[in-house]
Amino acid sequence: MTEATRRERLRADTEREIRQAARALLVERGRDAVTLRAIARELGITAPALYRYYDSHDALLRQLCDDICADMAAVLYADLAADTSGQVGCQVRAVCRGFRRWALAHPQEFALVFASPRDPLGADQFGSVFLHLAGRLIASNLVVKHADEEVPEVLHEDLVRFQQVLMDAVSVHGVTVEDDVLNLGKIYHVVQSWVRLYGHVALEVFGRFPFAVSNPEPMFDNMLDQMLSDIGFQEDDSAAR
Amino acid sequence: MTEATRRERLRADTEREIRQAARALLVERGRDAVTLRAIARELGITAPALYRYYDSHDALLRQLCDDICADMAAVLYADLAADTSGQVGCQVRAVCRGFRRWALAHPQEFALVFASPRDPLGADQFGSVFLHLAGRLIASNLVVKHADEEVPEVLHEDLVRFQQVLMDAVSVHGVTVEDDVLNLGKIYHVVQSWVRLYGHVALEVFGRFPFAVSNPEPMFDNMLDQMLSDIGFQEDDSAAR
DNA sequence: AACTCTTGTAAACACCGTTCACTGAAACCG
DNA sequence: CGGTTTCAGTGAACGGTGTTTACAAGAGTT
Repeated sequence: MTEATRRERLRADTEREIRQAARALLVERGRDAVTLRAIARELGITAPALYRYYDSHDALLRQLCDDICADMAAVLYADLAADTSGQVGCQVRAVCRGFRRWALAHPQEFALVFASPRDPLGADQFGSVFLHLAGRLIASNLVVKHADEEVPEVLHEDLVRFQQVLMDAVSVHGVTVEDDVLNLGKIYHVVQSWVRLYGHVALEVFGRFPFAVSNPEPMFDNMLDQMLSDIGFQEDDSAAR
Repeated sequence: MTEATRRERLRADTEREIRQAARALLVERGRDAVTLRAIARELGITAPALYRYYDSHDALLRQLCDDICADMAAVLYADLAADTSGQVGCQVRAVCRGFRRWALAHPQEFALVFASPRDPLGADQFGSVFLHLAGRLIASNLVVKHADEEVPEVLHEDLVRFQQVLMDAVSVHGVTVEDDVLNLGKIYHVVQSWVRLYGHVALEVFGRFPFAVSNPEPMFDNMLDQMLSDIGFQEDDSAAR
C-alpha cells in the first residue's frame, strides 16, 4: 500500500506531531508560547531535534501559518457546502459568516495570519475559498453592471492582475468565464467588500470598535446585507449554475 | 517653578528615557526586540532596575501603547489643523489620510495598538481625534438624514452608548450638540465608515489584499470619496461652524 | 548624626533559540 | 552475512530573555 519506507513514515508522523503541538500551544497560550522547547517537550524529545525538521523557529512559524490557512479554508468550504440553497447570495453570506465565526473562535490564529507585519501570503494559501467564491459571484452575472468608467484609471493595471488571479482560481474548479463578464467595475466592488468584511471582523476580534458592542452579530449581518446590496444582489435573487 | 524635588525630577527623566528607548527598539527592530535588558542597556543600567518603574515587561508594553496613541493623536490633530478649508468634509479627509499615512509609516506601532488580541483600548486613548471629528461631522448637519428605522433595534442600545461617548468627546472641546441631531442612523453610518477606513488601512499595512496592489493611494482616496458620499457628503459642500 | 526611603546592583533561576560533537539504530550494499 | 552510510535524536554549551532576591549606597528627613 504505502510506498514510503519505514523511516519516511516515522518522519512524517513526527512532523505531523510537531505541527499539532505548535498549533495547540498557539491556540491555548498565544503566539509567544510557541516555543521550540515547549513543542519538543510535548513530543518527549529535545529542542535541537526539531532542527532536523525545520531550519529555524521562524520557518516553523511560517509552516504554522500555512496549516492555519489550510484548516480555515476547509472550514469555509464546509460552510459553503452546508448551504443547500443553490443561491450565490446565500453562499457568499454563508462563507462570510463562517469567516467571522472562525476568526472569533481562533483569535490567535487570525492575528498571526491576517494581522502580522510579515511577508504577504501567497494567493493560493490566502484562502482559495474567497477567490473561488468571488469568481463565481462575479461570473453569476447577478451583480449589477458596474461601468468600468467608475474605476479610476490608475487602478486598472492592478485590477486586471486580480482579474487574472480570479479567473485562474475559478478555472481550477472547472468553471470558465468569459472575459467581459468579469469586468473591472465588478472586481473593484469585490475588493471593496473584502475591505469591509475584513475590517469588521478584525475590529471585532481585536476589540477596536470605538465603543463596547454588546451585539456584534446583528451588526455584522446588517453590514453583510448592505454589502451584498451594494454589489448588486437583491435579497432573494436566485443564482446561476 | 518646579515644585518637584530633585529626586522626582530624576525619576521622571529616567522614565522618559525608558519610554524613548522602548519606542526606538519597537520602531527599529520590531515588537520582539522591546526587551527589558535591551532597554536597560540603552540607558546604561541593569534590567532589574526597570522594575522600580514598571511592574513587569507587560506593563511596560501597555505604557508603550498609550504613548503611541498619544503621539498618533498629536499627528492627526496636526493634520487636522493643517487643513484650512474650514469644510468638515475636507477635515475628515485630512484625518483619514493622516491615519493611513501614520499607519504605513509605523507598521509595528499600528500592529501593536490596533491589531493585537489584548484588552480593548479605553475610549480616551483610542484617539480622541476620531471621536472629536466624528462628533463634529454628525453635528454639522451636512450628513443626510438617515432614518433611525434603518437601524436594527438590537443595535440601538449600543449606538445610544456610542452617542453618549461622542457627545462627551465633542463637549470636551466646548461644543454642544442637540440630541436629535445626533440620531442613531448617522451614528451607525459613522461606525460603518470606521470599518472601511480601518479595513483598508490594516489590509494595506499587513499586505493582505488578495493581489499585489501597486497603487494603493488612489484606491484609498477612491474609497474615501465613496465613504464620504455614503455618509451624505457631496464633493464640494461647505461646512458649518 | 541617625534614620528612612529610594534607586540601583549582582547573583541566581528558569526559560529561550541555536550550534556542535556525538551516539545508536535503521537502511543500504557488496 | 558484515561493513558502511544515513540520519533522528542527545547533551552540553553559548548568549539571550523575564523575574526575584539580597544587598549597597546615596538622597532626604528628623
